[in-house]
This record gives sequence, structure tokens and C-alpha cells, in this order.
Amino acid sequence: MPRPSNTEERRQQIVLGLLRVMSERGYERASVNEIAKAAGLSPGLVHYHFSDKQEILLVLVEQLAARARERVARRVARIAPEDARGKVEAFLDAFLATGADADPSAVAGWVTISAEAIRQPEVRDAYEQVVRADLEHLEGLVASVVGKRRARALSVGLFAAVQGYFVLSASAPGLVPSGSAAHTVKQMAAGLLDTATAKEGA
Amino acid sequence: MPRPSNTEERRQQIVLGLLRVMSERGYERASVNEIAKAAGLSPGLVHYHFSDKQEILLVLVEQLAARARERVARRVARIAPEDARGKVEAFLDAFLATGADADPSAVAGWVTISAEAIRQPEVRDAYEQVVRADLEHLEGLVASVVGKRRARALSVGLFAAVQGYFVLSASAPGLVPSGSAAHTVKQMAAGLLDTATAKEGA
Amino acid sequence: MPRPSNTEERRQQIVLGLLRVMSERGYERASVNEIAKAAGLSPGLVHYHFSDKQEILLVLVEQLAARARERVARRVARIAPEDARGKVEAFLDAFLATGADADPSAVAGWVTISAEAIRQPEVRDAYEQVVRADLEHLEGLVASVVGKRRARALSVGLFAAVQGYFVLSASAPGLVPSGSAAHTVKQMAAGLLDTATAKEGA
Amino acid sequence: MPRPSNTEERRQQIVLGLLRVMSERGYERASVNEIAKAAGLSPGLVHYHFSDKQEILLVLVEQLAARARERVARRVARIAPEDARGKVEAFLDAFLATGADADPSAVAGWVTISAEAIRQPEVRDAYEQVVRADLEHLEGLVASVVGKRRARALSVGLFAAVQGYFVLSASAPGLVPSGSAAHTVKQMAAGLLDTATAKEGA
DNA sequence: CATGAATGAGCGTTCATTCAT
DNA sequence: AATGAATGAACGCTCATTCAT
Repeated sequence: MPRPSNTEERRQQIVLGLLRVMSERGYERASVNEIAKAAGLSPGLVHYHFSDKQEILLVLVEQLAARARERVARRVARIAPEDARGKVEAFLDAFLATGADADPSAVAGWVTISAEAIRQPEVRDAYEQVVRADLEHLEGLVASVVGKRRARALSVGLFAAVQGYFVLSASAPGLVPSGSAAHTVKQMAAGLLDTATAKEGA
Repeated sequence: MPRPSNTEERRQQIVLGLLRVMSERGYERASVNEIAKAAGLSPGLVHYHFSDKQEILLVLVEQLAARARERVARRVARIAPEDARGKVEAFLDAFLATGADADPSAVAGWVTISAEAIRQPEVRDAYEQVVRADLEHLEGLVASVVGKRRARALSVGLFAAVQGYFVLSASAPGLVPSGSAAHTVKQMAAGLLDTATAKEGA
Repeated sequence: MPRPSNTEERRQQIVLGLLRVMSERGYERASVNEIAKAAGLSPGLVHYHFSDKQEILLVLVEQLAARARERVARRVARIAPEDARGKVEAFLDAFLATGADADPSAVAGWVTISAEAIRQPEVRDAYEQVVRADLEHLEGLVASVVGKRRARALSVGLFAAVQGYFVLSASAPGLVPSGSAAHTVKQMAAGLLDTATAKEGA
Repeated sequence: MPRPSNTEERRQQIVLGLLRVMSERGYERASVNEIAKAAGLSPGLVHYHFSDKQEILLVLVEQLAARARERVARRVARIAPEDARGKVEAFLDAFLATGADADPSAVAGWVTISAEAIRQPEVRDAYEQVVRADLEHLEGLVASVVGKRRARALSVGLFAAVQGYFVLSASAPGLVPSGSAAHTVKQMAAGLLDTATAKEGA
């Protein structure tokens, strides 16, 4: 009787090992040996479970995205169905109220992934797909407030603000007043939605 | 008669070589040999003019910052002294109206630098110093509109939006509607400033 | 009641797996995992049935030799007992009329084995033993025509030509006119045997 | 004043280092570290002068071929212009009278290259090109004796015999009677040329 | 100032072999 | 018999850095 497969568990360990090492040393400097050590495994095993280092990164992208989607879904679900603005705020809170402050290594990892997306086409594809999905979600929520025509640009703006807070909190942590991110971005959202609604009404 | 020093010219070439290579391959993968080739120089000369690879990066950070400061100064100077809101918009335009679209390699380089700032303390210090200076400038402009008390958080929010647009346009270029960045961020600014002014007035 | 042993069948599968992989990738690059996959077995099983990779190769050498011996025996048996020259030609046909053209992977495998024989003493021993047996067979046939004294050198020459055709057809396949090998080597044999017979008669 | 380039000298050392190590351990087992050691150089320098290990092999193929061409040219040049058969024999002597016996590592290297040609397309191309050039030379000499029509098949046969002697002397050295190779192949040549001439005359 | 050869540590990856099940 | 996860050494290759000229 063969030993029961523990492949998924091992892949998990390795992906989390990459996140840990990468958030401290970046992707290039996260050597496979260190990833293995962080995962408590032998170096050879990493390549038994992943065809190459990039594959680990791609799985990590997907996992971080899934975590975020869950957080968003949970928060948005709590909002009353007719409260369209509340859902937009819930979306933003999901990213900023806990994300940026609560899990610095995930934020650092995400910023690192953004930079890797610039030069690794496969990473870029994965990154774009994740961002596109998030954006479409947000765009839908925004459209309920201001209509479809203006939703795209507004949601990109709000999402950019979120990403920008990630970058600043990871790369220049001393400069972001603690706890201000969610509040400020929601204010931006309110301003954008008001303006757009007013125009729409005109 | 000693030949006139060309040190500064050489350093310039090398720094621009790094920017070029780095925007295509990232910092770690930008080998000194490639930097030298991009600069039209021999590899050995790079270490004659810089003590190590990181020093080139630090100079690049400062140069990109200086370029941005000049663009900002030029635009803000054109605004009527009493038009406080106009100056905020000029600041944002300086970063987004030309920056993100017009010089993709500088944007890619800046995003790469943000990620390197996460793990290289010296890079982080340089990055923070640059961001702090920009933020203080923006904060001053914002304070003229809404007062000192609220200026800090608002300016960080606007600056985050700018950084976020940089990241999105470098890492997921298909997703940012072309030309929308400056307009949207200025809308955000208007909303924030209106809200804050109203509160202040209250 | 113990299940009947399938050891021999498994060893067969593995040896043929090695031949398949080796003819495409060479011996060193034929990984045990690939051999197992080609054999339809699990990697661990390979080392259950063989102590190491080299042992598979040694068995393969013996099997390819056995195949060749059978082909030779079959063809030679068809020749009239008194037709000594006919037997020499039958021997050569056994190697070249079908071998080189009909089973490219066996030819590639044999050429690969020749090269491995240069550095692995155990492989060299196995290879030498096989070649010696073939040579002794051929030498016997040649001796019936020209006498024992000259048979050794002549049979080595003919055998060398056979091996040379193997190499050329495996390594530079475009250069050997299709179907010419058996004919040309038999012409060589005829020339050698004529000359030697004439000298012998003198 | 820069140091004068010694690139060609270094490349020579490295190529000869590969030949030495490869003739003892095969191509795959000839590690870059060992090649460097055999060449008296540091490991990193190998990749400074060659883009990869295969490039060293390709240069070696060309060098071994050049050596052989020179030996052939020297011997053939000594033969009287009208002595067509003598030139064929000189060609064969160039490969077998000294080659096989005198430089075992070159022979072992060549046999190794033949085997590598089976799986590395670039090696195959280089190998085929070398063999084609040699064959065309021999074919021209043979054609002077028997006419163009029969020359191709005969020259391939003789060349195969030469290659076969290389293989046997490298891989099963005990089985080739010392000094017999050149003599036997020349006998084969004589037989082939006689037969073909007779037919041609018919 | 400038060259480009040289160094050696470290990287991602492969792999024969072992072993718990 | 059989599985496939696990190991760790070795490989080809890259690279920041040094240095003789």
C-alpha cells in the first residue's frame, strides 16, 4: 500500500516558504535552498513538486488573489443589497482595513510580484488576470452607483489608490499614517461617486 | 597637464545604462556587464566609477527624483500664486499627465526601485527620503486648501494613487484606460479637498 | 500461495525502456525516471529489479547481441553447407540488410553502447565479449574460404565496415545511400576473399 | 594600455581540455570544472570564452576535422598526380596508418562525438558537415579510378570501414590486430576498385 | 582613466538512489 | 512486488567584483 499522497500539503508548504523568503529578500534572492529551508524540506523536493521556481511564484499569485477575493466576498456579503455605496466601501476595506496592516509579508509579496510582472511574461499574465478580476468586481459595484459609462475609470482610480497604499506601506512604511489608508480611500471614493452622480443627474 | 575629468559624464552614462537594463530585466538580473554594454563602456570601468552595483541604483533613485521635482516645479510655477487647488492639480499632472505614459522605462524603473526598497535598507532610505520630500511638497500645497490638520492624510492618499497608477501601468498595462490617470486622480483630489473644506468650514 | 514472479517480464520492460530512452537521449541523459515511464513502471521499481542503472545497460548489451546472433544464425542456416562464401555474405546481410535500416533505435543504442564502452570498464568488458563472439563466428566462416592464417585480419576488417555503417547511419543518416550498405560490404568481402584466395593458391 | 587579448590561446586550452577529459569520461561526464582543471584555468573562465559547453564540443569537432584534413592533404600530395589508386590509399593511410594507433584520445574523442551526434542536432550538423567533406574528397579520388557512377557507394563503404576501425580500436582495443587496419582497408579498396573497374570496362 | 580577462561563490535544476509505506 | 516521495551531491551557468596591463 503506497503512502498516501501529500503532494498538496507539500506544495502549500513550499508556496508559503516562497512568500516568507520573498517578502524578506525579493524573488530573485529567494534561493530554492532557502525556500526549502523555510518550508522545512530538502532542496531537491522543491523541484519534485514544482517544475521550476517560477511555477511556485505563479501559484503564490493565485493564492494571494484567492485570499483577497475571500476577504472581499465576506465583507461585501454583509452589506445590505440595496446599499451600493456601502459595497464599494466594503470592497476597499477588504483590501486596506486589514490587508495592508495585518499581513505585511503578503503585502510585501504582492508588491514584489507587481515588480516581477514587469519582466516575466507568465507572471504578468497571472498578475493581469488577477487584477482584471478584482477590477471587474469593483467596476460592477461602482456601476451600481454611477452607471456603467463612468465606472471603469473610477474603479481603476480607486484600485490604483489601493495598490499605491500597498507600495508605500511596504517600501516606505514610516510615511503612511497608521490606519489612514482605508479611511482616505473611502473618502476618495465618496468624492468620485458624488461628482459622477451629480454629472449623471445633470 | 592632466586630462579633464569625465567622471561625471561616465557616471551619467552608467546610471542611464542601469535604468535601461533594469526596466527590461529588473535590478538583480541587470548584470554589470549589461549595464556597461548599455552605457557603451567596458565592464571594468563601472567599478572604477562606482564602488558597487547598489551605488548605481542609489544614484538612479536620486536622479529620477530630481527629474520629477523639476517637472513638478515647472508646472506649479505656472499656476497663479493664489490658486491653491490649481497647484495641487499641477503637482498631480506633473506625475501623471506625462510621466506614466511618456517614459515607460522610468516608470518601470521606479516600480522596480519600490520593490528593491523592501529589502535593501540603503535603497529604502533613499526611496523614503525621496517620497518624503515629494509628500512634504504636496502636503504644503494641500494645506493651503484644507489646513494643516488634514493635509497629511489627504496628500498621502493622493500620492498613493499616483504610485498605484505607476504600478498598474508598468505591471498590467492593458488595464489602465489610456490618459485616464491624471483626470481621475484630479477628480479624487477635488472630492477630498471639497469634503475637507466643508468639514473645516463646519 | 505466493503470486507468480514476474521479475523477468519486468526486467524486460525496463531494458526495453532504457533502449527507447537511450536511443533518443543517450545513456547519461536517460534518467531512471524516464526509463521507468517508458517501461510503464514506477521509478522505485527499477531499483528493485536492478541494482543500478549500469546493470540495465549491461543486460541491454547482452540482449542486443542475442538478437543479432539469432538473425545471423537464421540466415546462415539457410545457406548450403558447402557454400562458404555464401555464409560470409549471410553473416554480413544479417547485420546490414535489415539491421541498420529496419531498427534505427537498436542501431542508435548500439552506437551509444560503443561510446560508453570507452569509459565504463564493465560496459567495455560486455561489449568486447559480444564483439569477440561475433568476430569468432565470422572468422570461422572466413577461414573456410581463405584459411586460418588470414581469417583474423579479414574478418576484423569486414566487421569494422559493419560497425562503421552503424555509426554513419545513426550519426550522419543523410550520407549513407539507402540500401547500399549490405551490397558494398559484400563487395568488399568478395574482393578480400578473392585476393586472399589467390595469394593462398600461389 | 590593455593587456593583449589571449582569447584564442585560452579557447585552444579549453578545447584541448575537453578532448582530454572527454576521451576518458565521455562528453556528459566531462564537467566544466574538470575541463577547466585540465586546461589549467578557473571554472568561470570557461564560460567567459565559450557561451556554453556545447560550443566547446563544436569547436573540437572542427579542430579534429582540420587535423585530419591536413594529414590527408599531406599524404595525398606526395602521390604522383596520375596515380589515382595511390591517392585513395594515401587517403586511407592518413586516417588509419597513424590516426587510430597514434592518437588514442583523438580517436576516442571522435567516437564520442559520433555518439553525441545522434542526439544533439547542432553536433549532428557539424559532424555531418565534416563527414560530408571527407566523403566528397574520397569520392573524387575514387571517381578517378572507377568513374563517377560507382564512386559514391564505394567511398561510403571505405569510409565506413575507417570509422568502424575507430570504434573498434577505441571501444574494444584488444580485438584489433595491431597495425592491421590500414592494410586491410587498402585491400578492401583494391578489391572494390578492381571489381568496379572490371564492370566499367564490360 | 580604461580594458577585458580572471575569479570563485552561488544559482536553478537534474538525478541516481533510498526508503517508508 | 510496488509506489512515489524524499535525499543530497553534482551539474552547467551567471555574476559582482578584482586586477594586471
